[in-house]
Amino acid sequence: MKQLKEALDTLKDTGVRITPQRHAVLEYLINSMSHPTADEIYKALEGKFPNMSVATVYNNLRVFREVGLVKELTYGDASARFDFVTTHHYHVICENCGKIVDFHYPGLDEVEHLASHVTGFKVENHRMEIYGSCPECASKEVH
Amino acid sequence: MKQLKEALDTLKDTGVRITPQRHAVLEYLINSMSHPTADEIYKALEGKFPNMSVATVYNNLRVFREVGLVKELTYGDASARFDFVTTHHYHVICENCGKIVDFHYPGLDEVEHLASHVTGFKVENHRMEIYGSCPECASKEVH
DNA sequence: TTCTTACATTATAATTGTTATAATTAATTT
DNA sequence: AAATTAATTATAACAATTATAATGTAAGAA
Repeated sequence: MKQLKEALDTLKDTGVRITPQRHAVLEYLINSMSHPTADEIYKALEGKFPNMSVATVYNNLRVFREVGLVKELTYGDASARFDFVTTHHYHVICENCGKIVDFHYPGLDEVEHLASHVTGFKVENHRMEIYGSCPECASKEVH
Repeated sequence: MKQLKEALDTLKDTGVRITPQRHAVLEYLINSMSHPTADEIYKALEGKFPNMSVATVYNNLRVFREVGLVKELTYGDASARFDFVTTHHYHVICENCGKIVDFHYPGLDEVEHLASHVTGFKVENHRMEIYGSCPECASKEVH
Protein backbone atom coordinates (compact mmCIF):
# COMPACT_ATOMS: atom_id res chain seq x y z
CA MET A 1 0.00 0.00 0.00
CA LYS A 2 2.87 2.29 0.75
CA GLN A 3 4.14 1.76 -2.76
CA LEU A 4 0.86 2.82 -4.27
CA LYS A 5 0.72 5.92 -2.12
CA GLU A 6 4.24 6.89 -3.06
CA ALA A 7 3.50 6.31 -6.71
CA LEU A 8 0.44 8.53 -6.53
CA ASP A 9 2.54 11.20 -4.83
CA THR A 10 5.05 10.99 -7.62
CA LEU A 11 2.29 11.55 -10.13
CA LYS A 12 1.00 14.52 -8.17
CA ASP A 13 4.45 16.04 -7.97
CA THR A 14 4.96 15.77 -11.69
CA GLY A 15 1.57 17.23 -12.44
CA VAL A 16 0.03 14.07 -13.86
CA ARG A 17 -3.65 13.76 -13.19
CA ILE A 18 -4.76 10.82 -11.16
CA THR A 19 -7.76 9.40 -12.93
CA PRO A 20 -9.62 6.31 -11.81
CA GLN A 21 -8.14 4.41 -14.73
CA ARG A 22 -4.61 5.42 -13.85
CA HIS A 23 -5.19 4.52 -10.26
CA ALA A 24 -6.43 1.11 -11.25
CA VAL A 25 -3.60 0.39 -13.66
CA LEU A 26 -1.02 1.39 -11.08
CA GLU A 27 -2.69 -0.64 -8.38
CA TYR A 28 -2.84 -3.67 -10.61
CA LEU A 29 0.81 -3.33 -11.56
CA ILE A 30 1.90 -3.09 -7.96
CA ASN A 31 -0.27 -5.88 -6.63
CA SER A 32 0.29 -8.35 -9.42
CA MET A 33 3.74 -9.54 -8.63
CA SER A 34 4.05 -10.66 -12.22
CA HIS A 35 5.04 -8.60 -15.24
CA PRO A 36 1.83 -8.16 -17.15
CA THR A 37 1.39 -7.19 -20.76
CA ALA A 38 -0.77 -4.24 -21.70
CA ASP A 39 -3.45 -6.62 -22.80
CA GLU A 40 -3.41 -8.51 -19.52
CA ILE A 41 -3.91 -5.26 -17.65
CA TYR A 42 -6.69 -4.30 -20.01
CA LYS A 43 -8.48 -7.59 -19.50
CA ALA A 44 -7.96 -7.56 -15.76
CA LEU A 45 -9.62 -4.17 -15.41
CA GLU A 46 -12.40 -4.90 -17.85
CA GLY A 47 -14.74 -5.70 -14.98
CA LYS A 48 -14.19 -2.44 -13.18
CA PHE A 49 -13.99 -0.32 -16.32
CA PRO A 50 -16.12 -1.85 -19.03
CA ASN A 51 -15.63 1.16 -21.26
CA MET A 52 -11.92 1.57 -20.89
CA SER A 53 -10.01 1.59 -24.16
CA VAL A 54 -6.81 -0.31 -24.82
CA ALA A 55 -5.33 2.98 -25.85
CA THR A 56 -5.84 4.25 -22.33
CA VAL A 57 -3.80 1.41 -20.96
CA TYR A 58 -1.01 2.09 -23.40
CA ASN A 59 -1.18 5.83 -22.88
CA ASN A 60 -0.98 5.53 -19.15
CA LEU A 61 1.78 2.97 -19.20
CA ARG A 62 3.73 5.41 -21.35
CA VAL A 63 3.04 8.20 -18.88
CA PHE A 64 4.18 6.01 -16.00
CA ARG A 65 7.29 5.10 -17.90
CA GLU A 66 8.11 8.72 -18.62
CA VAL A 67 7.73 9.55 -14.96
CA GLY A 68 9.93 6.62 -14.07
CA LEU A 69 7.37 4.57 -12.19
CA VAL A 70 7.31 1.73 -14.66
CA LYS A 71 9.81 -0.11 -16.80
CA GLU A 72 8.94 -1.51 -20.17
CA LEU A 73 10.45 -4.91 -20.84
CA THR A 74 10.68 -6.07 -24.40
CA TYR A 75 11.66 -9.64 -24.99
CA GLY A 76 11.50 -11.83 -28.01
CA ASP A 77 8.77 -11.15 -30.47
CA ALA A 78 5.92 -11.27 -28.00
CA SER A 79 4.31 -8.19 -26.55
CA ALA A 80 5.99 -5.84 -24.12
CA ARG A 81 5.72 -6.41 -20.41
CA PHE A 82 5.54 -3.79 -17.74
CA ASP A 83 7.28 -3.81 -14.42
CA PHE A 84 6.61 -1.49 -11.53
CA VAL A 85 9.96 -0.03 -10.58
CA THR A 86 11.00 -0.72 -7.05
CA THR A 87 14.66 -1.45 -6.67
CA HIS A 88 16.99 -2.34 -9.46
CA HIS A 89 16.88 -5.99 -10.29
CA TYR A 90 17.26 -8.44 -13.14
CA HIS A 91 14.98 -11.05 -14.62
CA VAL A 92 15.33 -14.76 -14.93
CA ILE A 93 13.07 -15.99 -17.68
CA CYS A 94 11.79 -19.47 -18.42
CA GLU A 95 12.14 -20.12 -22.13
CA ASN A 96 9.48 -22.77 -21.92
CA CYS A 97 6.57 -21.24 -20.05
CA GLY A 98 7.60 -17.60 -20.00
CA LYS A 99 7.64 -17.23 -16.24
CA ILE A 100 9.71 -14.29 -15.03
CA VAL A 101 11.42 -14.27 -11.66
CA ASP A 102 13.18 -11.28 -10.15
CA PHE A 103 16.82 -11.63 -9.28
CA HIS A 104 19.14 -9.31 -7.44
CA TYR A 105 22.79 -8.96 -8.24
CA PRO A 106 24.88 -6.15 -6.92
CA GLY A 107 28.05 -5.75 -8.87
CA LEU A 108 27.37 -4.87 -12.45
CA ASP A 109 28.36 -1.22 -12.24
CA GLU A 110 31.85 -2.29 -13.13
CA VAL A 111 30.58 -3.50 -16.47
CA GLU A 112 29.15 -0.07 -17.19
CA HIS A 113 32.44 1.57 -16.37
CA LEU A 114 34.40 -0.77 -18.57
CA ALA A 115 31.96 -0.42 -21.42
CA SER A 116 32.18 3.33 -21.17
CA HIS A 117 35.95 3.16 -21.17
CA VAL A 118 36.21 0.81 -24.12
CA THR A 119 33.57 2.30 -26.39
CA GLY A 120 33.66 5.98 -25.41
CA PHE A 121 29.93 5.92 -24.77
CA LYS A 122 28.37 8.00 -22.04
CA VAL A 123 26.73 5.04 -20.33
CA GLU A 124 23.38 5.53 -18.67
CA ASN A 125 22.16 2.11 -17.67
CA HIS A 126 22.03 -1.51 -18.64
CA ARG A 127 19.75 -4.48 -18.65
CA MET A 128 20.36 -8.15 -18.32
CA GLU A 129 18.20 -11.18 -18.62
CA ILE A 130 19.02 -14.73 -17.75
CA TYR A 131 17.34 -17.48 -19.70
CA GLY A 132 16.69 -21.09 -18.83
CA SER A 133 14.02 -23.44 -17.55
CA CYS A 134 12.11 -22.89 -14.36
CA PRO A 135 12.10 -25.78 -11.87
CA GLU A 136 8.65 -26.94 -12.99
CA CYS A 137 9.51 -27.02 -16.68
CA ALA A 138 12.98 -28.41 -16.08
CA SER A 139 11.55 -31.40 -14.23
CA LYS A 140 9.24 -32.13 -17.15
CA GLU A 141 12.02 -32.10 -19.70
CA VAL A 142 13.28 -35.34 -21.20
CA HIS A 143 16.69 -36.39 -19.98
CA MET B 1 35.47 -15.63 -45.88
CA LYS B 2 36.33 -18.37 -43.44
CA GLN B 3 33.28 -17.48 -41.43
CA LEU B 4 31.01 -17.88 -44.41
CA LYS B 5 32.55 -21.20 -45.29
CA GLU B 6 32.13 -22.47 -41.76
CA ALA B 7 28.56 -21.26 -41.67
CA LEU B 8 27.79 -23.09 -44.91
CA ASP B 9 29.37 -26.21 -43.48
CA THR B 10 27.16 -25.91 -40.44
CA LEU B 11 24.13 -25.75 -42.67
CA LYS B 12 25.28 -28.77 -44.61
CA ASP B 13 25.87 -30.72 -41.43
CA THR B 14 22.42 -29.97 -40.13
CA GLY B 15 20.80 -30.88 -43.42
CA VAL B 16 19.68 -27.39 -44.34
CA ARG B 17 19.68 -26.71 -48.03
CA ILE B 18 21.92 -23.96 -49.24
CA THR B 19 19.89 -21.91 -51.65
CA PRO B 20 21.15 -18.81 -53.40
CA GLN B 21 18.95 -16.70 -51.17
CA ARG B 22 20.28 -18.29 -48.02
CA HIS B 23 23.81 -17.87 -49.23
CA ALA B 24 23.19 -14.21 -49.90
CA VAL B 25 21.51 -13.51 -46.58
CA LEU B 26 24.32 -15.21 -44.69
CA GLU B 27 26.96 -13.40 -46.66
CA TYR B 28 25.31 -10.09 -46.07
CA LEU B 29 25.00 -10.74 -42.35
CA ILE B 30 28.64 -11.65 -42.05
CA ASN B 31 30.00 -8.83 -44.16
CA SER B 32 27.86 -6.06 -42.80
CA MET B 33 29.47 -5.50 -39.48
CA SER B 34 26.25 -3.86 -38.31
CA HIS B 35 23.17 -5.57 -36.95
CA PRO B 36 20.65 -5.30 -39.76
CA THR B 37 16.89 -5.64 -39.54
CA ALA B 38 15.07 -8.11 -41.74
CA ASP B 39 13.93 -5.26 -43.91
CA GLU B 40 17.44 -3.92 -44.36
CA ILE B 41 18.58 -7.31 -45.52
CA TYR B 42 15.62 -7.55 -47.83
CA LYS B 43 16.35 -4.15 -49.37
CA ALA B 44 20.06 -4.82 -49.63
CA LEU B 45 19.49 -7.99 -51.63
CA GLU B 46 16.75 -6.54 -53.79
CA GLY B 47 19.23 -5.88 -56.56
CA LYS B 48 20.53 -9.43 -56.70
CA PHE B 49 17.16 -11.06 -56.09
CA PRO B 50 14.40 -8.88 -57.47
CA ASN B 51 11.83 -11.59 -56.84
CA MET B 52 12.79 -12.52 -53.33
CA SER B 53 9.98 -12.26 -50.82
CA VAL B 54 10.27 -10.71 -47.37
CA ALA B 55 8.96 -13.98 -46.04
CA THR B 56 12.05 -15.70 -47.38
CA VAL B 57 14.25 -13.37 -45.39
CA TYR B 58 12.28 -14.04 -42.24
CA ASN B 59 12.10 -17.76 -42.87
CA ASN B 60 15.80 -18.06 -43.42
CA LEU B 61 16.71 -15.91 -40.48
CA ARG B 62 14.60 -18.23 -38.38
CA VAL B 63 16.36 -21.24 -39.82
CA PHE B 64 19.73 -19.69 -39.09
CA ARG B 65 18.64 -18.90 -35.57
CA GLU B 66 17.47 -22.46 -34.99
CA VAL B 67 20.79 -23.77 -36.20
CA GLY B 68 22.58 -21.32 -33.94
CA LEU B 69 24.26 -19.24 -36.62
CA VAL B 70 22.35 -16.10 -35.90
CA LYS B 71 21.06 -14.30 -32.84
CA GLU B 72 17.89 -12.28 -32.87
CA LEU B 73 18.10 -9.07 -30.91
CA THR B 74 14.88 -7.42 -29.86
CA TYR B 75 15.03 -4.00 -28.38
CA GLY B 76 12.37 -1.47 -27.64
CA ASP B 77 9.46 -1.33 -30.01
CA ALA B 78 11.44 -1.15 -33.22
CA SER B 79 12.03 -4.14 -35.43
CA ALA B 80 14.26 -7.03 -34.53
CA ARG B 81 17.91 -7.01 -35.45
CA PHE B 82 20.00 -9.97 -36.44
CA ASP B 83 23.53 -10.69 -35.42
CA PHE B 84 25.79 -13.29 -36.89
CA VAL B 85 27.11 -15.31 -33.98
CA THR B 86 30.85 -15.33 -33.67
CA THR B 87 32.05 -15.19 -30.13
CA HIS B 88 29.95 -14.27 -27.18
CA HIS B 89 29.69 -10.55 -26.70
CA TYR B 90 27.41 -7.84 -25.43
CA HIS B 91 25.99 -4.74 -27.04
CA VAL B 92 26.36 -1.11 -26.16
CA ILE B 93 23.48 0.83 -27.65
CA CYS B 94 23.09 4.54 -28.27
CA GLU B 95 19.67 5.62 -27.09
CA ASN B 96 19.80 8.60 -29.37
CA CYS B 97 20.84 7.31 -32.79
CA GLY B 98 20.49 3.56 -32.28
CA LYS B 99 24.08 2.69 -33.05
CA ILE B 100 25.14 -0.68 -31.68
CA VAL B 101 28.71 -1.43 -30.68
CA ASP B 102 30.02 -4.82 -29.66
CA PHE B 103 31.60 -5.17 -26.27
CA HIS B 104 33.42 -8.06 -24.67
CA TYR B 105 33.29 -8.86 -21.00
CA PRO B 106 34.50 -12.12 -19.62
CA GLY B 107 33.15 -12.72 -16.17
CA LEU B 108 29.42 -13.01 -16.23
CA ASP B 109 29.23 -16.76 -15.83
CA GLU B 110 29.17 -16.18 -12.12
CA VAL B 111 25.87 -14.36 -12.50
CA GLU B 112 24.39 -17.39 -14.19
CA HIS B 113 25.51 -19.64 -11.39
CA LEU B 114 24.11 -17.37 -8.72
CA ALA B 115 20.85 -16.96 -10.57
CA SER B 116 20.54 -20.69 -10.88
CA HIS B 117 21.24 -21.15 -7.22
CA VAL B 118 18.81 -18.50 -6.04
CA THR B 119 15.91 -19.26 -8.35
CA GLY B 120 16.28 -22.97 -8.95
CA PHE B 121 16.23 -22.40 -12.68
CA LYS B 122 18.26 -24.53 -15.02
CA VAL B 123 20.09 -21.61 -16.56
CA GLU B 124 21.03 -21.76 -20.22
CA ASN B 125 22.29 -18.32 -21.15
CA HIS B 126 21.89 -14.64 -20.60
CA ARG B 127 21.93 -11.38 -22.44
CA MET B 128 22.94 -7.93 -21.44
CA GLU B 129 22.74 -4.57 -23.08
CA ILE B 130 24.30 -1.34 -22.00
CA TYR B 131 22.53 1.87 -22.89
CA GLY B 132 23.85 5.39 -23.24
CA SER B 133 24.99 7.96 -25.77
CA CYS B 134 27.63 7.28 -28.37
CA PRO B 135 30.50 9.77 -28.51
CA GLU B 136 28.99 11.61 -31.47
CA CYS B 137 25.58 12.04 -29.89
CA ALA B 138 27.02 12.77 -26.45
CA SER B 139 29.03 15.68 -27.82
CA LYS B 140 25.90 17.15 -29.37
CA GLU B 141 23.92 17.02 -26.15
CA VAL B 142 23.19 20.19 -24.21
CA HIS B 143 25.10 20.46 -20.97
C1' DT C 1 17.46 -40.00 -66.83
C1' DT C 2 12.82 -39.48 -65.26
C1' DC C 3 9.58 -39.86 -61.36
C1' DT C 4 8.60 -38.87 -56.80
C1' DT C 5 8.81 -36.61 -52.71
C1' DA C 6 10.29 -33.17 -49.66
C1' DC C 7 11.74 -28.78 -49.04
C1' DA C 8 12.08 -23.49 -50.59
C1' DT C 9 10.35 -19.60 -52.46
C1' DT C 10 6.96 -16.42 -53.81
C1' DA C 11 2.91 -13.50 -53.48
C1' DT C 12 -0.53 -12.34 -50.75
C1' DA C 13 -3.53 -12.23 -46.93
C1' DA C 14 -4.00 -12.31 -42.07
C1' DT C 15 -2.53 -11.35 -37.50
C1' DT C 16 -0.81 -8.87 -33.69
C1' DG C 17 0.84 -5.25 -30.87
C1' DT C 18 0.90 -0.54 -30.83
C1' DT C 19 0.02 4.30 -32.12
C1' DA C 20 -2.55 8.22 -34.29
C1' DT C 21 -6.85 10.69 -34.85
C1' DA C 22 -10.98 12.99 -33.81
C1' DA C 23 -14.77 13.47 -30.85
C1' DT C 24 -16.43 13.36 -26.25
C1' DT C 25 -15.92 13.70 -21.45
C1' DA C 26 -13.84 15.08 -17.23
C1' DA C 27 -10.96 17.90 -14.39
C1' DT C 28 -8.57 22.26 -13.20
C1' DT C 29 -8.01 27.26 -13.49
C1' DT C 30 -9.81 31.70 -13.93
C1' DA D 1 -19.94 28.88 -13.59
C1' DA D 2 -17.12 29.61 -17.83
C1' DA D 3 -13.03 28.70 -20.09
C1' DT D 4 -9.16 25.94 -20.75
C1' DT D 5 -6.57 22.01 -20.54
C1' DA D 6 -5.95 17.19 -20.24
C1' DA D 7 -7.79 12.33 -20.41
C1' DT D 8 -10.63 8.92 -22.30
C1' DT D 9 -12.96 6.57 -25.79
C1' DA D 10 -13.77 4.40 -30.23
C1' DT D 11 -11.93 3.65 -34.27
C1' DA D 12 -8.77 3.60 -37.92
C1' DA D 13 -4.08 3.17 -39.31
C1' DC D 14 0.36 1.18 -39.11
C1' DA D 15 4.31 -1.75 -39.16
C1' DA D 16 6.53 -6.00 -38.23
C1' DT D 17 5.87 -10.56 -38.57
C1' DT D 18 3.59 -14.97 -39.67
C1' DA D 19 0.39 -18.13 -42.10
C1' DT D 20 -1.42 -19.83 -46.40
C1' DA D 21 -1.59 -21.66 -50.83
C1' DA D 22 0.50 -22.10 -55.18
C1' DT D 23 4.54 -22.66 -57.69
C1' DG D 24 9.19 -23.84 -58.25
C1' DT D 25 13.43 -26.44 -57.30
C1' DA D 26 16.49 -29.92 -55.76
C1' DA D 27 17.84 -34.82 -54.10
C1' DG D 28 17.06 -39.73 -54.04
C1' DA D 29 14.67 -43.92 -55.94
C1' DA D 30 13.41 -46.45 -59.80
